[in-house]
Amino acid sequence: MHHDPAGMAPVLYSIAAVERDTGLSKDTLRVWERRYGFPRPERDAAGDRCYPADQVERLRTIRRLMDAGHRPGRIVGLAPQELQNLGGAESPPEPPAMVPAPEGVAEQVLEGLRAVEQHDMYALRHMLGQAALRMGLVRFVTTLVAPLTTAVGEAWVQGRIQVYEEHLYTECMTGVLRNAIAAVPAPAPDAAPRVLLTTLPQEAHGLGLLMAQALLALEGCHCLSLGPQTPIADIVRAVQAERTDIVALSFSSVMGPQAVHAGLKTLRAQLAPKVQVWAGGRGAAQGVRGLAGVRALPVLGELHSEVARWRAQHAAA
Amino acid sequence: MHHDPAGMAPVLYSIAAVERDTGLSKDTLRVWERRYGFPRPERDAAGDRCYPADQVERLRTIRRLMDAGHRPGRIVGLAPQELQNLGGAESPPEPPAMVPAPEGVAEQVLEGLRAVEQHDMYALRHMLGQAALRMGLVRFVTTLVAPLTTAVGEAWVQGRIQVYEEHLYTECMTGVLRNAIAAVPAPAPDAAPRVLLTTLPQEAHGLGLLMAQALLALEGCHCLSLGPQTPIADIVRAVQAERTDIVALSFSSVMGPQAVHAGLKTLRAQLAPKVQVWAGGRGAAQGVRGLAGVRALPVLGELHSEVARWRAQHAAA
DNA sequence: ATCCTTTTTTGTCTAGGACAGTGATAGAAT
DNA sequence: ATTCTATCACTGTCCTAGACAAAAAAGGAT
Repeated sequence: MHHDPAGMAPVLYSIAAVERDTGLSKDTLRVWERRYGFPRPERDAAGDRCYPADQVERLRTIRRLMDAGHRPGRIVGLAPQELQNLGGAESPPEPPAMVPAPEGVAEQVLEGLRAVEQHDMYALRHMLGQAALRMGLVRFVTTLVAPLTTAVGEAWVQGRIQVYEEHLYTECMTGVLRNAIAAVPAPAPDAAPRVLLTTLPQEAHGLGLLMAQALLALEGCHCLSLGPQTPIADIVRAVQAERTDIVALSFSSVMGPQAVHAGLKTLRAQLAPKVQVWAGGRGAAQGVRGLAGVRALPVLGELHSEVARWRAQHAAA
Repeated sequence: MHHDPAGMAPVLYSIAAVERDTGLSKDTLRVWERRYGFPRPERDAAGDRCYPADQVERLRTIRRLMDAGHRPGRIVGLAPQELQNLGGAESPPEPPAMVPAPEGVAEQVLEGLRAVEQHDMYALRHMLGQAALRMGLVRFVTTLVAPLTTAVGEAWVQGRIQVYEEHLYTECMTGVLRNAIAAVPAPAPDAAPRVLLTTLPQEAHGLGLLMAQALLALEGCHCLSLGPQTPIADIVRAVQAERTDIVALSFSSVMGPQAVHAGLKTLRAQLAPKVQVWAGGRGAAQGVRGLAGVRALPVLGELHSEVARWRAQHAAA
């Protein structure tokens, strides 16, 4: 497979390419080089940094470990092998407050995870389709899809699955969820509340959005999804134009807490007070701390009661 | 709407926030300020740039006009009103080589565009559903979806529709296409060719991918979509693991020709020669010029003959 | 253990300078 | 007039090296 006949020029990456592929900013890359002595890129004729593929690979590993809670100062200088050892070993810092899985759902999560690890998307799709029918959409989403997505994310952090396998999973699940959503009967034209779903520009992950949309649609809400990555100013415009009652945002753990906080604060400041802002996903709880007027919904199951609460509050009208 | 009682602190954006919301890099923002005197942000206590909302808005307008072909030096210094005038006026530089629309399809494109402009997604969805049934999937995709998507993109460039309206359109069309794809019967397990679909990390637009997938699925190909934005190294891994015959990539016009060229070159170099690389979308034709081993498919309709050609070549085995 | 204070760690920001690739423009040749 | 080509302006990205604030860790007191 490694068709790299000796003498072939090794693939080199510009600093911009490395930024894209690792998610580490150019500034960070330069400052690490200065402080920790890694990465140590070559230079081209113009004096620009050129990163060999293996250093990029190592950077991605480091990035993974950081997402798992490690700190840069301790791991950036480490040799590849030491990084390897660190990988599976320690640091599941938070056994997520998982929804109590009713029956043998935990096994199905494992089964799904196994299918992903063997990139057997047919099996996965089949299993999901069956489960959705048997469990009903609400329980399917809350007790199977959400934990499975979390599990896949963790498996990636631990290096047990490849990026492309996660992409395959996302793609497969997206199809299943969209199918399910399409099957939910359309709400009455004047249904309330009117909910706008999207993510901030830095958050590309869209599965959380679809899960929320499925549940909200089942609650009879008027769902309006913008898909992922809408600039804040445009969220505001959409809310005004569509007379939305609630803005629901999804945050995975890749978006840092401070970025979440800053984004939510800016958004909150530009919306009319009567418009509610709901933040869901792993990254949400940390980010909303100390933010008035934003409700954190770390668990999907709370959507039900939250919608009920909204309706109770607005029943007068 | 403008609930900004006098005396309330105006919303200010950090340079990172402006980068997010405008797509202009920090470097570019600083260099414009130095060279053209705009933007002219305030400074906070630490000396960091603080952009008022109106300057951010003006930057986004400038960004739009640049995508329409204007050059920064000529428009960055202009007053907001002058920018306004420039908007609708000139510069449709390229009437795209559109697929000859058979009957009254052009009217349907206009109808769809009108629905988007009025953000009437129910009407759009309804119209699309009808059209898909009546025209058949192949003609639906090639003569309606593709031109409509192009038209929506152009309307955005001209400032005739908001970003959030484009998001709504994308979301709606994604649903329709995914539905259609789900309805295509699954191919035989050993169907050939095996096609992997994705976009490079810089290309977030995923509609082109879905269009291609719909057509390829109809051709009986074995489709494997990774969704958008897969790092090159992971594309390579996926191809090897799945024994893929063809990699199909989609490029919108937002990705510059040089970026397309560089990305394709890197990818091509890492794949076995027998694996074909197909590049589709508006941005593709320019990018593949002078690149051996990459086939440009600027028009979706060519997919059919291209698959036939592949099968003819590989009929021996 | 819990809470408060100090110290490290870490990412982002700043300032100008340099440069290469693209596009415009002017002059020459057809 | 048109086409070709050489020159020049334009423009985005990268460079260095220093400063600083927010977050995390460590130390100390209750």
